[in-house]
Amino acid sequence: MRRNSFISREQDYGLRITAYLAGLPKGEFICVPKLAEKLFIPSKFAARIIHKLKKAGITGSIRGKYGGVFLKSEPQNLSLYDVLITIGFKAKLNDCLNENFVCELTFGCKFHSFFVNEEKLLMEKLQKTKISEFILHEL
Amino acid sequence: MRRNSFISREQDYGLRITAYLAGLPKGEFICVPKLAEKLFIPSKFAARIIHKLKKAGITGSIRGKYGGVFLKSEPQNLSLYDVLITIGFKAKLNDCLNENFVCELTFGCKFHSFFVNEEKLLMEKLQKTKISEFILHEL
DNA sequence: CTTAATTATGACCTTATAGGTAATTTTTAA
DNA sequence: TTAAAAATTACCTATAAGGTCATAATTAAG
Repeated sequence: MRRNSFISREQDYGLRITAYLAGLPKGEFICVPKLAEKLFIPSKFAARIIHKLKKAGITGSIRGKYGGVFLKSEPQNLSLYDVLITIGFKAKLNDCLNENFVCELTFGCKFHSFFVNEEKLLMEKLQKTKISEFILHEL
Repeated sequence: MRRNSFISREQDYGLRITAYLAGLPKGEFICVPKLAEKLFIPSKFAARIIHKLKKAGITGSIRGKYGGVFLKSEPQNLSLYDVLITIGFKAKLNDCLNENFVCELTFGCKFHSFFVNEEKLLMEKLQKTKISEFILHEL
């Protein structure tokens, strides 16, 4: 199913995963298939997301049998923005905010600066907001 | 070219069009091909957008030869939100804000309310901001 | 009354990408 | 040696964005 939202399913899953891992007791870890099941994420898809988080140093892993993954960053220092960017977040409020965009409206389009401002507000909020505020605990 | 932004090209064009029409002297109108050229919008695409705006009562038109289109709403009462919605704006910050979305995370996901709040802030801003602030004048 | 220019309207086309799957390799505990 | 896990890469597919095309209806002007 193809959806249309500012953050993608994959990025949302990235948030879920980090929020869940942040709730594990220090030193504990969990294998990806279990994690995926608990968070209702297709297992292989979860593996790919975890891999991106690992490359960014957000999660760590223990390989081999009885291995698993855990959160490496401190939840109170890990922002939503950090996670989203790691999972490829590039969405802009308007296409004219993209770097390669060339606007033909030479005669004073004021929409651009409006969207620049709104986007800035949103990004600052995503940076200020930390995963520690969203820890997922099982029942 | 497929892009990824919160508002689509079509919706951005809708904003351009209303902002331009808002700058025409009272009583004047312009034909779609000319309008499209001035705003760098493919002519047929512009026609379709104009049609949507007309159905919503935002623009009016004069049919037949030497006809054209004009803004019917008062620019200071016409919000960005009004225009965007007319051009099919449905984007959500996160898919979990969509009506038909069923969240499997029964154990207290706090991301939902975070995105609800941010989206509300953004929508309120779009409603408060009027086309009159963005009038496009030619050089 | 014919022509040309315009709006009105709906069907259609193309391409990028989100979202997910599959397969294989490497690692390690038991 | 085996089983279960992470690592990695290639591949598949449905769909929406972005745009085109075709045709009908309308109207001013010669």
